[in-house]
Amino acid sequence: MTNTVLQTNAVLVKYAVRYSGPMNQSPWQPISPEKPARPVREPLTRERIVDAAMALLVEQGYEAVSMRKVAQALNTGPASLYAHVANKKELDQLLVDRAAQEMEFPEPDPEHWQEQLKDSMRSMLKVMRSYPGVARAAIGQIPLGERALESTEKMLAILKAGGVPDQAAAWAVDLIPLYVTATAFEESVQGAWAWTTEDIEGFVTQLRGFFEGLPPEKFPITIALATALTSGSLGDERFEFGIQVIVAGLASLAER
Amino acid sequence: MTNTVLQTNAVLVKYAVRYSGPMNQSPWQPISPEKPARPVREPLTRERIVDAAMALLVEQGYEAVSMRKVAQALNTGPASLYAHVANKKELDQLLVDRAAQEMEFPEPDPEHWQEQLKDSMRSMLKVMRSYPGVARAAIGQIPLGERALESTEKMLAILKAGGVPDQAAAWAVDLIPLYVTATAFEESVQGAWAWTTEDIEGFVTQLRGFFEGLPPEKFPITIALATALTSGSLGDERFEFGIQVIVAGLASLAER
DNA sequence: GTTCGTCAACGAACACCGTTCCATTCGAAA
DNA sequence: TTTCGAATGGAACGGTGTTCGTTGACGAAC
Repeated sequence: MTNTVLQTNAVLVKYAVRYSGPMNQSPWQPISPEKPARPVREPLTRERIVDAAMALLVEQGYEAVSMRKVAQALNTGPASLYAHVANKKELDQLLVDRAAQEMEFPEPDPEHWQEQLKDSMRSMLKVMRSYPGVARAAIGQIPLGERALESTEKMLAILKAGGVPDQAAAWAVDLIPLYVTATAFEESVQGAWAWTTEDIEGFVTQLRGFFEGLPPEKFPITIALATALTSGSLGDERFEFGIQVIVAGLASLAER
Repeated sequence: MTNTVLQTNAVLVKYAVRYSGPMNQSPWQPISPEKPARPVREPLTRERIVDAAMALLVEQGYEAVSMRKVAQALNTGPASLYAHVANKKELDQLLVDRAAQEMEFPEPDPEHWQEQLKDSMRSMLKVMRSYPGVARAAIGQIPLGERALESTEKMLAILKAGGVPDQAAAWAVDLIPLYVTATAFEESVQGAWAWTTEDIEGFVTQLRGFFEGLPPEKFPITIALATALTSGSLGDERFEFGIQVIVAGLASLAER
């Protein structure tokens, strides 16, 4: 307030630095009077931040989603994000919730609750695959976003329709996302989301070779099952097995 | 080779910097000829590195296990570790394998294979809990360390004794560690391993309150099951439910 | 006994990360 | 038109994993 001159100087210096070209001239040269013609860009919103983060997630995986890179994608600095998002963890939750929005859950039908549950899990995996890295953000966090809660509600409805006891149903809606998320995470780890079919086949072949080359006296069963251990990595067989086991296990607890 | 003088100068500067006291004297002062009397300490080994990392893991959780801190604990710099360990990820794998060493798997008994499988999973969780953070290191990596492979071999033996078909057994030894690791990871996230009983109770109470306060027209079942949804977080009930479901599911596939 | 080559050790630096401080700027209410 | 609170974003803080290049101890060769 009192030191207008100093403030003005500070501004001048700022502009000088901003406009110093590659020749690195003295900052005390006359400053171009043109203001930077401030780009009238739309204001930052939580929505736009999640959009940018999601784009980054899809294109480059979870590791690339940093506050800095999101800010950069929005032509701003990292500090600006904190006015709309509490921290990185909250941003992760928002990403998860946006993905949850796209998951589909059938209306409960007591006759077909097991297949409905499987379809739900397939839909969850499908969405998580289409946003590689979202599993990494989801793992180890209780899903409390609105969309995620709706998913919970719908799965509970299916389980109750199937006669699964309340307590079992409650724990099941913990177990089910845990399994799907862990599966998706396993796939997304180390950029596996960008692998081609050939990459996977090569990896599987190499892994099988590793198993088969183990010392036979110590690992007889592992060697014998080398093919079985490495199969099903390509398609969904492995995942289908998991949901089969879980749904059958839940069915054994159902009251009818 | 050709510029001996320059090299010597570089050395002098280095020493000058090294020995410049808090007064920050000129670097061109005469250099103390005393050598630092290099402490004759035992050489760095992979073993010692894993020891130090494990200690850090137990005392302060996974987040504290950084190359810097491990190096510091060994009175050296981070670069020294890279002569013995390829990178952080490999160190993580070594930690996982050391933990796997302590897991116990019963000798296969066809009569009690289901309970044996459950005991195996309980042992896995117990070990992962005693090394908080090891789950974080284990998740999303195929366990190829020697000890981890032995665990796989033993679980395969139990499953085969129970009459589980080969392919199912092979996938089961993927599913089982996935579930146990994910459970342990959920617990270890955000330092939950250091929570007191009161902390957990407080958190559960708060979470239940959150569920109960949801809009009743949108989340009727979630509200009705608020208590069930938040129970079992204290002891092992939740985990026991999971292994019950999985083992029952596997049993439904067994051939006898 | 002296020189030389090798290689583990490690200080310093690089390029990142999440987060915070605070000067500046802007838009809407007064 | 003035004022004032909210939004903005540059700079910095204290971390992270990793790499580079110098150092110095030690064993082998002369």
